[in-house]
Amino acid sequence: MADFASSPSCLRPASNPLILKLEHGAALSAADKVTLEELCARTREVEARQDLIQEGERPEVVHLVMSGLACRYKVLPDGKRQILAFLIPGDFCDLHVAILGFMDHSICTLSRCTMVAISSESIAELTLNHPRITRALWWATLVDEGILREWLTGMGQRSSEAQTAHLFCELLVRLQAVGLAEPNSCYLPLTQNELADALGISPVHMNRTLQQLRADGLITLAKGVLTVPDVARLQAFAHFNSNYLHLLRRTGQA
Amino acid sequence: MADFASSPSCLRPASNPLILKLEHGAALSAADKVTLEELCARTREVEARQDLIQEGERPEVVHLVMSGLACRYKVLPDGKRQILAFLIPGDFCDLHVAILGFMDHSICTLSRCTMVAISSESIAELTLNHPRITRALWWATLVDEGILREWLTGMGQRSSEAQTAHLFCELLVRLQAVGLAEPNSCYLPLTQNELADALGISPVHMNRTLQQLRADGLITLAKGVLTVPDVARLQAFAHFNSNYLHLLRRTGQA
DNA sequence: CGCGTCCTTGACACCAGTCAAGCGTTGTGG
DNA sequence: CCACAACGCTTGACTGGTGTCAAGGACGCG
Repeated sequence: MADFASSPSCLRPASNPLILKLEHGAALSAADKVTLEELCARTREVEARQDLIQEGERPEVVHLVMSGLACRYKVLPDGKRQILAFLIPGDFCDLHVAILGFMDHSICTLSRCTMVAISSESIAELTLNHPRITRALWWATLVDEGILREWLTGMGQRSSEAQTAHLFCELLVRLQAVGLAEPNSCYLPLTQNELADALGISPVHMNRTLQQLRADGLITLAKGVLTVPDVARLQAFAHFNSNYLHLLRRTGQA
Repeated sequence: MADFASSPSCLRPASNPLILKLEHGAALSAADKVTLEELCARTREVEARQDLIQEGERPEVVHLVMSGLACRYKVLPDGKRQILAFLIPGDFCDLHVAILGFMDHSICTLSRCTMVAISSESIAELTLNHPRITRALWWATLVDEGILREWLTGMGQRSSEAQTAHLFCELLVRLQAVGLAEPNSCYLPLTQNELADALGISPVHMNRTLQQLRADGLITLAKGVLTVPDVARLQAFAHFNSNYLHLLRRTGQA
């Protein structure tokens, strides 16, 4: 833990995760990369479990995750929470408010995060003068939509084991795409409660599902580290196919 | 049923549903509307239960629903189907393939449909020369994403009754937004099997859920017509809030 | 009239939620 | 240095919601 701040295993990227991510969606020029790099210059640290934006707000800036883990979520009147997405380094929190006006869900950090706030004017300038970047942002939005469709499919049709395995496959590939995962492990600081809220099952059932996956030798998850001894086997078990992530340059198998 | 072909109750709009829909997302000029109208000139009829596009394909044209009902869906290796979205008149089927390249899900008609095929070049021309239309298309894409988040929330956290009621509230508002629903009823040619595949429950349970809603006097659903005696009561029961549909000019309450 | 499709119903099993208790680890303060 | 609290993980017992199987009924269509 000596190099905590620089270790990829702690979701703190060595190079700019936004650029790494967008390069999976579009060809960027050297100038584009400089532009993006400048955009991410001013960072801010946020503690774990802090709300960044709440449902109904009209943020004037667009938030971007540079390190750490955050999530989208909704809370129902009865207090139940549904986690709608995990946001990893390189992910935008609220790019859509530029068009939609207000947030229809909330965002909070799950671990300590480094965030960048980008002004609406900067975004407007990008869309005017940087067509390749604009296209890459479009791509990122559409991939988010694809992930939502896959989550919906999992929640509706997969067993809790398969759904959980599928989520781990997805996170492993996404983290690898921004240089934040080893071939068969990644840092994943999620409580079983948070996982349960993402998968739409109870915490107790989440616990039992994880035990089943462990017993089958498919994963280990302890102290915030997910390890997958045999990635191909986990992917086969979950019927995972990374197509829906639409990565140009593939990082994982399947 | 004499005026079947022209009746709004059969999901056959009197005026252009695409324009009606997009006007909820952006201010369009008269010229914009002419442009959109011309885009929708050449229509094609498709029978019910026909696949329009299948997962993995790379369509060269973009499909748009002008009348009838279609859906997005995925099929798992074991044959289970998850319906990911209901497509009503004014909805695009595959606007995203222009950026993503291939479909990560399939589209099929649920009723007889009138479709428009728009060439990629036309879309490219729009994005170059018609900024207001481009912005409206962006808006439509982001609303689709918002709907997915709401469905995910319903599937994860709501009871089957509330989830079903919520879906009916949503469809009623969306159909009203394109002039295809009365204040408290709409044409909805869905089998219980299809509803079950959308909500992620078994057909038998879908049947019992509908009976419960009927017994509570919240809805009637028979012969392809959904009737909601008291819309406010159904919305209250489902905790429905139409914010996530991001309609500028509101059509329904709540 | 007969067939297919869809809706409905009952019986039954079981997966998954709830409640509740206990355990381990971490961090804090006396 | 130890006691204690807080938190997250684990476990058992029990209940109930939900899936499955199977049969029957209603309706439309050829």
